[in-house]
Amino acid sequence: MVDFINELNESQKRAVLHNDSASLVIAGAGSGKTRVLTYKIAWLLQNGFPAYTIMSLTFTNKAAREMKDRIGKIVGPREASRLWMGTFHSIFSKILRREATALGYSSNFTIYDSADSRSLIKDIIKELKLDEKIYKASTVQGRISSAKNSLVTPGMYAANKDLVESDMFAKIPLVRDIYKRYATRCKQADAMDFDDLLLNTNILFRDFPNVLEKYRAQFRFILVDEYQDTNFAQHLIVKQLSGGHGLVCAVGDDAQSIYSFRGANIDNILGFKKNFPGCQIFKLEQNYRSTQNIVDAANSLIKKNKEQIPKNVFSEKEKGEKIQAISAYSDFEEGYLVASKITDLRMRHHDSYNQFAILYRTNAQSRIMEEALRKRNIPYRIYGGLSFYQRAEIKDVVAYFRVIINPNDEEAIKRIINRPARGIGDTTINKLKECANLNNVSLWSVLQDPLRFALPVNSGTAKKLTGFRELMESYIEELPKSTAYQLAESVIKKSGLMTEMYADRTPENLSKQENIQELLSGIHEFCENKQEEGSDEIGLVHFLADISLATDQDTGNDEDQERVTMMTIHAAKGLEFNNVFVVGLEEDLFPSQWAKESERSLEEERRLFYVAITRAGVNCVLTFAKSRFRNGKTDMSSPSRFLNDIDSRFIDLPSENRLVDQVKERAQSFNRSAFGERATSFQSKPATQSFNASSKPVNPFANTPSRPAPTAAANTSGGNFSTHSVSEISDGTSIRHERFGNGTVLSQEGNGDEAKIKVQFDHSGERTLLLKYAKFIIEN
DNA sequence: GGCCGGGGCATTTTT
DNA sequence: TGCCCCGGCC
Repeated sequence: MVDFINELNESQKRAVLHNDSASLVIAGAGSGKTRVLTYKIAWLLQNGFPAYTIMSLTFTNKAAREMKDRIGKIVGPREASRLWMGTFHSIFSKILRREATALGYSSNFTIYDSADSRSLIKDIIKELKLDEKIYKASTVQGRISSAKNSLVTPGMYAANKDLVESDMFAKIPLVRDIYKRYATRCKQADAMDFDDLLLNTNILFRDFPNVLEKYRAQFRFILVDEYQDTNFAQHLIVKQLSGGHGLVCAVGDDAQSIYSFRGANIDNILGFKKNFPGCQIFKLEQNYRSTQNIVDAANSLIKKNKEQIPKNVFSEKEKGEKIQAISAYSDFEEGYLVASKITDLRMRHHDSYNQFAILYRTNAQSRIMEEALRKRNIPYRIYGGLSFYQRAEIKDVVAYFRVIINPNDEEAIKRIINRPARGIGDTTINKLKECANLNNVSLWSVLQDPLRFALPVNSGTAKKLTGFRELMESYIEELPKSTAYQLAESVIKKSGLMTEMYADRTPENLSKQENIQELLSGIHEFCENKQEEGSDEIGLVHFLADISLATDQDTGNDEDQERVTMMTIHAAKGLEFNNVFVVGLEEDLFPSQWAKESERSLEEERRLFYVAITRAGVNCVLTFAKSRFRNGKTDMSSPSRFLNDIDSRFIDLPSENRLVDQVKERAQSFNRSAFGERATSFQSKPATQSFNASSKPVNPFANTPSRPAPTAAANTSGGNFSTHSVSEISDGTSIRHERFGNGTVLSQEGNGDEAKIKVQFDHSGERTLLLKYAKFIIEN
């Protein structure tokens, strides 16, 4: 057993070892929170809590995966894989699939993503003949979402005076009707949206005490990370589930609560003690990440907020440099200054580009930074924007998958019924929808028997609809017989999507082909992984369940290339860099113009700034521009009030004099038009592959390093990865696996088709492979 | 039924 | 400015 306990400081140790009542661990920025969580789980595992009795809830899938890996290193990956670790949504979707029938869903229910729900809401607004300018789908979606997050069902919504009044006031009194209809339609489609996963879990636990009892008995210890960003629905789930024993460990930092705009409630952490009797509070206050100056600066900033849990975050690292605030004449110059500063700091400290981050409040700010870095040949990677699964061509294919698994999935049918074009246009689709609504059945039911539901279409259209139905039915028939990969291939080929994509070689089509190839190779990998692990869950159902919630922030592990990171501050939560640039510190941008309505939202902006600063280990640079091009016009802006919130002992603000000098000095050479021209000519050049993060396909699947598509691999890698028999291998044999890299065989078990080997990989941990499928090279 | 162009509109986002 | 959506036209 690893003596990991002694790697902890005193307060970390206390937090890890307290396990006989609820606890709240207030973890200051950079205080080793993940280490505490990891070791606590390892400790529990080694002290009488079997893995399947521990539930550990994280904020993102990526966080769950990383923590599982770390725990696997201590207790072994097999043990770690039995933990119930994941996001609220993924863990409870698993439970809901098991218990679906109790709630009137099937276990293969679809999960609607936010685009699906918005599109459905839009449909409903149209159906109700409401003015779409007044009833904006996104606004209505937001209201419904926050209702669900507060566990308000449609019935409760209509009966709630405050909500109804607030809707009246906002001149959208019929939200309650939309909500009601939305819920009915989701149910009919056998679909849950993201919020439903939490709402329905609560309903399940409320209405089926025996089910609640079952899970209470199973989960004897519950850990929740990032508690400051949980909403009411999540909080109540934790409370319900831990009702029997109260062994909950919540970890978080109220100073880093930045997601209230999507329902997170900071009161969950502020009032935690009240909700969990006997709760012990632990504070992790030593920051191991940043210099004293950065920690002090951040502390002085957050002190301006009223509501918070008192704590004293400190650093014992070197004193460090002051935070530097830089004034720029324009947003263009801001970019230039940041780029110069990066070059400059890199020369002085020999830091890798990976140790640099540019953080901004809004994604729109990334473009100008991008241009500036490109001019200086500084490699970068932009996070955010369209994720792999949001690309149209991927959504199309996935929509086919969804219909195959759940033909009642209305949103998916709407998406693919005429893609590729089969002559089924809006008119027909509207007739279909009307007919389905009239009869209270799904679109698919109407498609199956148009005559019975008296669908008013002519024979030509009827024929086209039948064609579509038969296509889908043929896939449904294939479903039980095929692996996800086989079926996916068949979908892409037989549906005509492929033909359409290869019709001509426009750049758009080429990129689509690339993405589809990437999807296919991801599915292939999914199947191979499962097979090698000896699992037979390789059907499309399993693949779809796997990806429905993996919307992916985890863009592959290609850390191989050094790049500057560019992302929003929200996306930077939990990360750290030696050098951090926070750009656009201007009134109405940061703090955002929307945040000024209430003290509460202004405090959240301040916490956001706190998160930004505390990402920095050594150097923190803040920039602001006097003029900025925004929403199609140039606006003058004044420096952010937040700059004055930092104690002047810890920050170098540009003096007015220097500011004037700067303006004079650079005004001619860096005025907008000069930059504008050069920027244009630059853009017309094709983007260099290595600098263009977004054009490089990344494998969004699985936890394994990405690799070329299977077809390509066969051609380029020489094809010498192959399967091997038991006789070729003994303990200690060195192998090189197609995906996991180099490793050593630890042991063997089983015979024939069941023969497996356990391998310790240098970079991929310990894995069990099924010899029948595993492809590798024997090295000695 | 599909394509093009003009008008309106611009946070943060993971699930 | 750039994207999205709708309406008009082919």
